[in-house]
Amino acid sequence: MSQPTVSRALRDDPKVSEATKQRVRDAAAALGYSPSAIGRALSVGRSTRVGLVVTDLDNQFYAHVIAPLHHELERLGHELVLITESSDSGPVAEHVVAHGLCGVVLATTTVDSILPARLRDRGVPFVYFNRTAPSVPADSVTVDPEQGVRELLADVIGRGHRRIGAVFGPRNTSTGEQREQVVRAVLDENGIGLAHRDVLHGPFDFRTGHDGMRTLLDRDDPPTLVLCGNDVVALGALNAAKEIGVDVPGDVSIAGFDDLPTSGWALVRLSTVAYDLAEMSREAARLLVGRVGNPGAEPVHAVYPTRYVARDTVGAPRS
Amino acid sequence: MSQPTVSRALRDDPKVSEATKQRVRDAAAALGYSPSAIGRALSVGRSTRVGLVVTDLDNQFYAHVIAPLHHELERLGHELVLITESSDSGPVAEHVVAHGLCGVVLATTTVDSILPARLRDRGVPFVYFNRTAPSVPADSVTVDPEQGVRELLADVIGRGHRRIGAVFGPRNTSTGEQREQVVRAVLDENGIGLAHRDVLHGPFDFRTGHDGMRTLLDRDDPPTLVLCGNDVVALGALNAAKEIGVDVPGDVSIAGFDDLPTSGWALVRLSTVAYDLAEMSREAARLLVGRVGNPGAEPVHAVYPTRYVARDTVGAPRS
DNA sequence: CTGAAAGCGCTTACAG
DNA sequence: CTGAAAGCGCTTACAG
Repeated sequence: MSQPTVSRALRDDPKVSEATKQRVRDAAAALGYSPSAIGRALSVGRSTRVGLVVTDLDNQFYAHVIAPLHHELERLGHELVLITESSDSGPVAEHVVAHGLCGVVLATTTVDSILPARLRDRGVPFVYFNRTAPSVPADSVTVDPEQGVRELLADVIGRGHRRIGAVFGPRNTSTGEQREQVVRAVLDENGIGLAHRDVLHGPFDFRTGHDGMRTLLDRDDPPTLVLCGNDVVALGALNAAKEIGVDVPGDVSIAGFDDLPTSGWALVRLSTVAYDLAEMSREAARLLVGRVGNPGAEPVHAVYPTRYVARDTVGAPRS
Repeated sequence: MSQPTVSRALRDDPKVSEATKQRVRDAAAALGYSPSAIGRALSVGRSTRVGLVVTDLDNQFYAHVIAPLHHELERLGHELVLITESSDSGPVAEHVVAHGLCGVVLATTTVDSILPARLRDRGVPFVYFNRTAPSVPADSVTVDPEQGVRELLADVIGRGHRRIGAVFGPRNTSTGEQREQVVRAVLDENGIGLAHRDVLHGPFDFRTGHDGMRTLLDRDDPPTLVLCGNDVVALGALNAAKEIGVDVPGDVSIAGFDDLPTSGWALVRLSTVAYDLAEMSREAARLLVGRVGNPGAEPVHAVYPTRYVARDTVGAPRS
């Protein structure tokens, strides 16, 4: 039995007879043999490993993308390797090709990142996840904030809030920018403006929300409601309010974006904009694996709808 | 310039002259060339990829081990790939060798798992993380619950609790067993027993704590304090109490184990047993990488101390 | 349907 | 200090 035959049999190549396939499989099982993925990778010129590029692995948000992403990749016969992007991002592209990853999902790309261009130049397939860098076209899976934000703001405005503050995400991310734009547009339609001093920006993390909330609440005349760039930020804001004894939503209302599991906790009950993050993660896996098999095709853009989930952190403003 | 010379130069082999090293490095930089890790892996017979084996990637606990583990592995020139262990665990060992991982950290091993034996038989280095399966010796990094539990129970008993309930972790994990034993031993020293009906068991997840708390609280005469197997369980318990309007610690006290960042939130303020989880994760990385380089050495067991962090979920029992 | 040959990109003795 | 040869475990034409 030659090596190529074994190889073909184990890959279920139709050119091998059923009889020998069976023999090979039996022998493999008996010997506990399974083909070396690395031998295969070297031979084929590409592995089945995909990288997830993030900046802060610590962030609760990513736990909720890693789990479904990993699961779907596994289903598709791929492995997940974690990559963190340092400020520079030069090394990342090289790292990816040096380690022979077959593709990567970009989950924390900034608008001005050079990583997408680097990957494109090196011919590494990738998909934008939750963010986009318009300069380099590629598959993407993102969220359309409009519907959810409209519903949220309808609730907010309906309850009488007029003095609205915000702790948005970073300015150099498509996600942060887009959410802010939609909020501004919808408020504008309702004749409500955001005072410059009531609008803060920062990374999508706990501290941003926490410190931002303190800043806003330290004022003599704080906003009656604070819109947060995402749930992790909102969680920071909520905790900051609690720390200084400010009642939510009695004294101030807070809203988030993402609807993480934590936001639904009885202890939290965050009013937020929801979408199907797990499904998005799976779609990213599918898109990427599809792309690897078909590099020439037009980029596809999967966009997920949002809806508002009213819980207990948005109430009427204190009159 | 021959291939071996380039190879040696890039690895900083002392047998290559500084002059050629420099030339090679310059050329590599100019060409954007970096050596293929997969070529190297095939040649050397081992990669620099280590696997983290867990059951539920969703669990908040693992987010806090993945981040430092990844970081330390990166520092040591290794990659992190995620592996989930299905019930069976047969495929895992094969997967690991098929994909040429140089080692794995086992973070959810049960006492009766066959995975350690499988890995040992196939010569794959591994380290037990936070759990241990005594049948197969290997490096381990674990926690010694005793000090923390003593401090916790001193507080609990000092406040007057006598009717104590518990939602411990799974019986088939060393971690769950050990914590339960220490609790029982210390209570015993104080002449306090755990009523059989007040002791529940289950996986270390939110639902276990949540449902366990409901069960305990549904009774006519519930315990005045509930000890939880870990923080995620305690978080479930805390939320269950909140859901049914039971005040913590007014009506019932709750304690955890792990001191996750969430437990310190103003919204949570969980009294819990703390230890250095991030450092443990880094140590696991170091141990494993060290083991790969020196398979013959005696197993080393890193044990981390615990201490009690009193916050707001343990109070006096209602009299 | 099966096998011999060549090659994927490295590294490791072995010469020189 | 440098290079030619062989091999790591696969796959892919190419014959038969």
